[in-house]
Amino acid sequence: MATIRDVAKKANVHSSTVSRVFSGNLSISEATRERVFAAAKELGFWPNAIARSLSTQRTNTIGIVIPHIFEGFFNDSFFPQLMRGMLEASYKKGFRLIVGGCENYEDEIDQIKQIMASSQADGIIVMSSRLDVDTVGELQNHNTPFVLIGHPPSGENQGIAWVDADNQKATQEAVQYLIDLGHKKIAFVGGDPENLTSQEREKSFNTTLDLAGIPRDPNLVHHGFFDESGGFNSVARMLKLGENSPTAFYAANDLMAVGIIRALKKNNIRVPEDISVIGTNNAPISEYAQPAISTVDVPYAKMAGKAVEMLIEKIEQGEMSQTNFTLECSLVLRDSTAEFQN
Amino acid sequence: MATIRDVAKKANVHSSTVSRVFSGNLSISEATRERVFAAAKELGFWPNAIARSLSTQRTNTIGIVIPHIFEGFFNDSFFPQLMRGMLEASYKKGFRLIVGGCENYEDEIDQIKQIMASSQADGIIVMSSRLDVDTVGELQNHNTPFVLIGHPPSGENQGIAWVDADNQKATQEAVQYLIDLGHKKIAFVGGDPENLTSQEREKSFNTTLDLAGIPRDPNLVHHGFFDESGGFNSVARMLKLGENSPTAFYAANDLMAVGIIRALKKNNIRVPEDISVIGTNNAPISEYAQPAISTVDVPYAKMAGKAVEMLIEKIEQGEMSQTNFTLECSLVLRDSTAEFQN
DNA sequence: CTGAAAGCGCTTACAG
DNA sequence: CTGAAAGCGCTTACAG
Repeated sequence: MATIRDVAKKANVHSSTVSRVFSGNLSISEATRERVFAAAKELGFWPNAIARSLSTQRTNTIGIVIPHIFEGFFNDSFFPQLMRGMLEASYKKGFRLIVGGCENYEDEIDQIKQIMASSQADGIIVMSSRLDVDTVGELQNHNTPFVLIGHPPSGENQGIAWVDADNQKATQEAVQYLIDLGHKKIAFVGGDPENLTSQEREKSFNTTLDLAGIPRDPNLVHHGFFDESGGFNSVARMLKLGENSPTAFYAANDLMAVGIIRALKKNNIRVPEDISVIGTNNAPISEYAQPAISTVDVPYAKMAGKAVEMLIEKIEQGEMSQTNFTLECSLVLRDSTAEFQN
Repeated sequence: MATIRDVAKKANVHSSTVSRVFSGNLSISEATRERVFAAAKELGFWPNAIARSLSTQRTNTIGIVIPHIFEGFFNDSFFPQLMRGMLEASYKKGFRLIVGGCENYEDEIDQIKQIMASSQADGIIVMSSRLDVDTVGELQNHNTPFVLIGHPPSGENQGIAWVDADNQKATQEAVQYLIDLGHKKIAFVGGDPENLTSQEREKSFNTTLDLAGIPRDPNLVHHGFFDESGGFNSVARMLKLGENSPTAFYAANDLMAVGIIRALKKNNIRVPEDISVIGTNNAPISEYAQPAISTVDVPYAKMAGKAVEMLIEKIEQGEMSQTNFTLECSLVLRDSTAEFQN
């Protein structure tokens, strides 16, 4: 590849002049500029981004590490929409994404640190949903700014930047909706209990029951894998409860809701006539499932876009005008929920 | 951030020694190595990847530019699974992905060239499905190796590397399946007619009809947007055909199939009793739709993984042992197809 | 408006 | 096994 010096020689200027032309520096005479561009074109020259980065200490790149590589993670709307939001926002600002994989939670943190330490990105979006206070502290020891997507770890908020959905409110609305339909025995089907978002939702679930004066029943709480099997398995367990079995299910994602519905159908239980089911995420399948699933729309793309914008603000201005955002979810009512019939 | 020189000073060695330790160079005494690591740890040192890249002319990074940023593109299984395959394969080989967006086809090509010219990636995966021979030629003028995912442009194959699904065969099987069910009036609902994959499928569709001695009917060919509306609109048109209207639909993706089914239901036409529908991609919704949609499973993740492996082989060995691969699809039979009833 | 030079933080061929 | 030096391809403060 041609370098700045090759162009300089051909255009009869010093290499610093070529550099100035390509970095958009104004103090260049039109004549010189044209000569340089002509020479560059002839040689097929384009500035080497790596060399520029080394010199300017800026990569115009934002890092992320993908927490899971299994198929379902890319089929749920959660991750792809997050990705879309990040991509769109960074593209608009002239940034690119550098994305890495990982094998497990430990590795995820290692990879994040590595991207930070190796100066490959000007900032990082951290998607991990099970960060603890210590780990966040470690990340803060690096100079690389980062924004967390999801629930920040409890403990003192050490000035960590984050954007999250209002899971507390969303869960409350969903559960309250079931309560308003007359349901009292409501099952909570959550995912990984170490997942901070899951925890927040469960807490909100409990509080909503409390406020309605409905006693909590530990038998109606199930933690499973974030997919159809997770939902399916919860039903087997709950149906054994006899008269204490639930009349409504609240599921942590739509795939789990699909699993629940499937398991119920298998037991000749009708949805929503006999049992109501409400999901989370508003994934495409929730719309096409039979019955179409009532669910909570979580604005993942918007969250991710916001996180990127915050990060870029920090990178370019040195500071974020606001360090955290909570975005609203909305209840999407479809056909999987109905009034309780006794 | 600490540099190699800070570590050198603290460990009482020359910076080149520190460099050797961190690049895994063997000719370092155990004692020195330990001293260097200790000093590095104390200073929180990690090699600057940018500087290393400038020096070695290797970034251990693979570039891609995402052709579309609209929501549906991230909800279909096509793109997310492609992404998953690339991510998994590159992670395994110690590479990361650098991903950029674009606004339209022209911009897409520009962005690809820019990544190539600026040496930000050691190689690029090109996903564009409407590349022409000239554009490929331009890309080949750069030193950066690339692998095309999808159908290579027709014309002389100028040594371009690609991996594609066997769309010809997949379409043939799907259409032949409908023919075997007794259907003779089969509609082709394709996407963007400039999309090379679409073209290949349409060609195969026609050939299959020809071989079965079924006359082609141009009225039964529709090109629409790659989403529900695309499918939906095709039905409105085809139903006007009266006795020449189709008894079966072949759709270019599952979202279109869903749109077709929805439009048919709206017209009180039963699927599959009255009309059969077959989709493409085996997206999650195809499984959950009502009726569950018969479709063609295309191994996107595998294709993408293969492309990345080829690229890395080229980057590391200087050559690919094989420059193109065609992967098999498979017909997934579900409930949207049935025997033709007259 | 432009040139000459130092520097960004590494790697590596050359010596010893 | 280790050091000294040149080089990767840019940018930018300093002069003029």
